[in-house]
Amino acid sequence: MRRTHTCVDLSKKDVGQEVVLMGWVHRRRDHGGVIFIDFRDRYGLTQIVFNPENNKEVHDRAHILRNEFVLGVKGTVIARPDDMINSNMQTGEIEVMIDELRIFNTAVTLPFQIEDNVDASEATRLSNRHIDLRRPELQKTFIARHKASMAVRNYLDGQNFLDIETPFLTKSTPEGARDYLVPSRVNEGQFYALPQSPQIFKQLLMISGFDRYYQIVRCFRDEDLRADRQPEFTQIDIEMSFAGEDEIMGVAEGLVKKVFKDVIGKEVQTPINRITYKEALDKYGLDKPDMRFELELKDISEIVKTTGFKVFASVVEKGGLVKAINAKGCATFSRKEIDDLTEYVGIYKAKGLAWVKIKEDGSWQSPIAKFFTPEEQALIAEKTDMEVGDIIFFVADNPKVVNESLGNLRNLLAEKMELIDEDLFEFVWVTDFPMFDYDEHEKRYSAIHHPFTAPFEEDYDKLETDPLNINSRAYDLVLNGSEIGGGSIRIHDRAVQERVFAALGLTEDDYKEKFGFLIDALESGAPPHGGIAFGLDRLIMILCKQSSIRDVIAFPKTQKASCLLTAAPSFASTDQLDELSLKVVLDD
RNA sequence: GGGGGUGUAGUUCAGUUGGUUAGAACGCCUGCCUGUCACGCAGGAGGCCGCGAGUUCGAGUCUCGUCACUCCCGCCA
Repeated sequence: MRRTHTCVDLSKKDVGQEVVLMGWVHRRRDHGGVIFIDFRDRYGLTQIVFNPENNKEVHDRAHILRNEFVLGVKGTVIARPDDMINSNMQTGEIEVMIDELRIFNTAVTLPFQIEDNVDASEATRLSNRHIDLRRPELQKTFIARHKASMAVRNYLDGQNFLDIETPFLTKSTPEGARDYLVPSRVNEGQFYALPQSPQIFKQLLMISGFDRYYQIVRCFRDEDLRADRQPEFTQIDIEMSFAGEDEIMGVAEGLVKKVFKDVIGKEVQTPINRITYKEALDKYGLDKPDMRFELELKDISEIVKTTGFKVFASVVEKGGLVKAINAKGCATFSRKEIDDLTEYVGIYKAKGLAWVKIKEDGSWQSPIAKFFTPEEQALIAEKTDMEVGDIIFFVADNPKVVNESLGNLRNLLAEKMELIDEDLFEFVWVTDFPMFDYDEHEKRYSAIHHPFTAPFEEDYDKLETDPLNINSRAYDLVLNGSEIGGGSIRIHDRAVQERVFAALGLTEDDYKEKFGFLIDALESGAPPHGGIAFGLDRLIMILCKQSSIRDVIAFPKTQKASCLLTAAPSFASTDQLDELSLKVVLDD
């Protein structure tokens, strides 16, 4: 018996043909006499029929069929009478009358039904992922993922990029995320690290003269998980020589254009708008602004720095900010709703959430109204575009707290106010990131992007004197409020690289031990180069409108980084540990 | 490391003020049924109430601890 068609192929034009289908029993309807089965494979559903008048022996055997049995069936395609056409099914005009039945395998009762509207908990689904993955809805996601990968390869191949593999067993580096370590048996007591990204290797490939490199590659970071973060994830990794920001961003734009076109048939408008990091924070509070709606933040620090309202005035005096956001027409928010929003901004360390409702007569209803002079009220009203029926929220604190709390509040309000069109895909480039920030815990500067990112040339002098005021040649691509890609122009000059390491507080011995091979390579004839990496999982997640990255990874891990299907990780045997010269010491 | 949520039948859930034998739907099993497509009808099986202590005459319900899953903060160059 050999498969002739899939469960989506057959239609009226095939009536009369003898066909062989192979797949799973999706649902059965046994009438005692005639038996109907919705027969499923990767491609779709076809109704197959066992009729005693057609073939008694096969019909008798078909009584034992149950959900998820695996069958091969041979039969004749017949047209359904007009009143029995199922218009909900792609193959609803026909059915297959079965003459020959092969039962390849039976199936026990499954822990949950194979249906699109899942009602099993995620833990149950992950423990039975092979079954979960039978759901057509999930299969669609992985088909989309495949198409996206193909689009990436086709596009980059067309642009002369070479796919070159880089090692997974590599060197642990300081800076950045916690490494996954792999013990070396041959070198007792020594460890490899799994790559957080192929960053240094792709730079070395540029130095080798490969000019244009890409890879769809797994990366590993041992950090805590989130709805959009897994310990292993996939990057579309790209690097180009002799290219500046515009060329790299151009390639990136061509790439997303191709992916969106091929996978969901959407046209992405290019060039994609660019805003600076500073502008993003000013207007939206976050460095990954959701551009599907307006709802901009307004800085009223200048207006309130001399106000009688000490909470605002003293914050500005200490170098903080007071910013406002106008939720148009939301003066109807209840006390409870405002309390909930206050609690929400508390997550981001905001100590409070001041508010003003504009009453019908245009006056302020607000616990803080009495602190402001009419002139101040007028200036604030103008700045925030206050109108009757609006509610304006204020946060006063240091810039980080103000921006993070109001930026996230902005996203929450947009959702609550239903300002988000779920069919929109709004891209934006964020550029001119600061080079460093100050790590309070470690009492040193740390790189915002990574230590190989080039500063702007005019800022070189500040490396030793004023590192916090250097901007880097880094850029992030943001889609619907999610960072889906990021890259930079790299340092290709040994001296500059050493000055950046020094600014990060690394001693010469430190950076020579950890990055000596890179520094040496930089003086061996390194071309100017730069690149970008996309988070493929996140991109697919947004493309397929999924709320969790786990839904776009075939075998994902739980929040505690365990695999419920295989029960990894697990303890190693004493023999394994001995071979690796390892000893496990557990805390109490 | 911290905060929130969830955990009862195979699955999704209900379960009153602490009170007799813990329910429903779907699924499963048996029988009947020749045009269904969420087939129908009749009957049936199925429970470590996450786990462990405690309070109580009595705990699914209250207290404490613990585990798992999940969302978030920190963390993630």
